[in-house]
Amino acid sequence: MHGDPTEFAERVLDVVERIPPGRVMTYGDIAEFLGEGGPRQVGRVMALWGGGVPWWRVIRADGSFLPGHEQRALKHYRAEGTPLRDTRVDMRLARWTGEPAEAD
DNA sequence: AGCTTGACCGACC
DNA sequence: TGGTCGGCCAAGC
Repeated sequence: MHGDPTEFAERVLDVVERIPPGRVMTYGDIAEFLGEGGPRQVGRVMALWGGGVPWWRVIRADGSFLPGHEQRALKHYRAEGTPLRDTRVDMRLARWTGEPAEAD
């Protein structure tokens, strides 16, 4: 097959749209969830077509905000009640692997 | 075909 | 907390 990058991109964007408010996924988590590509491929998709999805819910594994969009991201986190830890997202609490809502 | 770049990741110090 | 390093995989030149 051709391997249209847009098909992979659509899958990535679909997953991102399913991330519940107040939760986040890492680039690597998304790649692992899809079972294809890698963190860098997911990153490429977000860089090119991430403007139409909740991009602030996709962050690096260390919980740091997207460089260059820190203010905008922080605004969303505060509005969604995303667990924060100083200048980062508290991955221990906010990380979402794609499983159905856990009974917290 | 070789080298560089990128919204990455984990290990290590 | 932060910097470096090697590994990672696709795209561009």
